[in-house]
Amino acid sequence: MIGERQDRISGARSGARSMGKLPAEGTQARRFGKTRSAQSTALHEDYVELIADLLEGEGEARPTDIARRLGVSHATAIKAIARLKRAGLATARPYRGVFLTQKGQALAERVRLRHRLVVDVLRALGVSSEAAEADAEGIEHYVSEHTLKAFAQFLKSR
Amino acid sequence: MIGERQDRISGARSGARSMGKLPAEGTQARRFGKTRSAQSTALHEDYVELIADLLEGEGEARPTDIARRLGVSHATAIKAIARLKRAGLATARPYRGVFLTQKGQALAERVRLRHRLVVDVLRALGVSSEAAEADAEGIEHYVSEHTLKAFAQFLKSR
DNA sequence: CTCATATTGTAGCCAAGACTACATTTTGAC
DNA sequence: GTCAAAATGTAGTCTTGGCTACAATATGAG
Repeated sequence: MIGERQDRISGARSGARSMGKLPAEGTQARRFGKTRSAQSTALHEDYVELIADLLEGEGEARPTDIARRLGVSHATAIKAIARLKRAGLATARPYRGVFLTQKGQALAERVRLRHRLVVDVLRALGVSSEAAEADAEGIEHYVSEHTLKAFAQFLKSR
Repeated sequence: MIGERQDRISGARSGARSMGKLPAEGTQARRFGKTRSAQSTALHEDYVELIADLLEGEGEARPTDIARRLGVSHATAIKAIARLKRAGLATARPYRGVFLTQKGQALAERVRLRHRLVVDVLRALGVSSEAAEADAEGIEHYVSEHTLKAFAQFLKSR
């Protein structure tokens, strides 16, 4: 039973993700799809979070340190930083370190709160601090506002 | 205050991810890193999960249906299926649909259980079913075994 | 049995993320 | 003030995951 009916939809669904072209996201793509585009955001969030950490803790955020903390080569970090600049999240002058724009700082703040919330919830559920920290790093990028609110509520009332 | 001292560490950290070259993962790369390599796994899991769903519900899993459900072009789906084959998770004969290998079925089963567990926990925390389903799709790929156990425990004892 | 239509498949292009290798700047010791 | 070492930056290559456009194969009507 392979070839029988079909209900076109084909055409409709075109360009998405990358730049410009939005997903359209009106079809049957039930879940998924959102996750897709979120992927690229996750990296931005990781970098911004780390840069904020470094700026606060060390007073500066240098590509080499960023690379080391993220476990990637410095070249990779530098390219990522370039993307952050393009996204208007950070500024960086050659050999002068990386800084966050207002937008970047705002994102860092949001990410930080979210991270803490996720970790706290995991711990409240009985997950060890180490595992909570580790898992949160991956999970946090996919927690919606709605769920975040529920988390806060849960922590408050127990 | 950017240029002053420094405490090298540079070299050490090299090749990683793709194929072969393992991360080494011994340095300061605290969290992150794991998340990286997991990324590519997530897609495999999504496809396998969906293929299992289709096989069970429709009796067949055709590239076109897979593409539609995932909200991607059929070409993208076909390429992904090729990767699944390479990974030994699925088989597919031209114009004959896609099937899961034993390995693929095992993965599908694990993914399914995990998905359910994550959704149940989210709901238990007060997240609406819709949001729980949606968020779980992204979250589930980053929940470790340890955390999964904690989730099961939490659900049982409450 | 033919042929239009739908489904599959292939090819070519793109951006993101990573890497290695090599080039350029800075810094800090002399 | 020089100069080696460290930090930065640049170039080139790879894989993944997407897309569009075009080619090939099946199917189902008629």
